[in-house]
Amino acid sequence: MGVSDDAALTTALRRGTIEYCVLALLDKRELYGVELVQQLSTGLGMTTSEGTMYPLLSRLRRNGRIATTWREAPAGPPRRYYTLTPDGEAALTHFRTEWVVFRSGVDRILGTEL
Amino acid sequence: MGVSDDAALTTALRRGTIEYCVLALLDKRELYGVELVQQLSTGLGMTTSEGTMYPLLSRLRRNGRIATTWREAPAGPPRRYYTLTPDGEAALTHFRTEWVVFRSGVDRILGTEL
DNA sequence: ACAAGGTACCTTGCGTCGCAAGGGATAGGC
DNA sequence: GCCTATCCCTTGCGACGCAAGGTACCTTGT
Repeated sequence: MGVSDDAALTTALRRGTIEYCVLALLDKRELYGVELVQQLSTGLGMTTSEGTMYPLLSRLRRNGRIATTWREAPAGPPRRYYTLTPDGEAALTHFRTEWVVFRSGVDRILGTEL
Repeated sequence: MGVSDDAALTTALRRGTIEYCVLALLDKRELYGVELVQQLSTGLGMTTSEGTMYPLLSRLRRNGRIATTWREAPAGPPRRYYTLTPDGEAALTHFRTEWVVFRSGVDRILGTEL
């Protein structure tokens, strides 16, 4: 990997945040896997792949933060839709405050506040 | 590890940012290893340990982003001081813009903007 | 009816990096 | 000569994002 590699740089940044971005998206409405990948990509800067998303969704399900239901699709194979559990909502709320603290700290150190 | 673990949560967040926080601190004045750990801890939310710092400093040195000089200490063993190289300054500048973009994206998804 | 293509789900193996734990070397106080 | 403090560094582990590859389902074209 080169010394200056934008992809790797943002990949490192995504660590620990993708998880909660997924929860935040599911807080608005239920979504299925491919849809989550698309929304994060076009949503800005959180471009990711299915190889990231599905293991992540499995973890969230295992931790009881999301629940799933299979639904027929208008066309194509069935889809597994995800929704937030109460635990998931609590985790999201908790993370929002953690994020703001962290962001402020980094901004102060980097001098990127404002 | 529990489902809600603040330490692990912020550990994940630190990934990819500690590196540039170190560069930002060295942009102000030269520092040695233990000093960097202390400043990051009291600087806010970026608490870390020597087990993180020294491998990190080795990487930065290997990548040509920082340079080092040994200095005698007023008391105790000698200290290895670090300074930014031109490459390090460029990397820091580049990261600041990456960070602002990333931060804005997360803020928009989480609804923590403002 | 069958092939081809598209959609959606999931798994395997790898690399990176923060961390806890442990180790060693130097200097000063007693 | 010890004991403590300071400072540097290494080893082993675990977590996770990702590329690559694989399977199953549905539709469409011929």
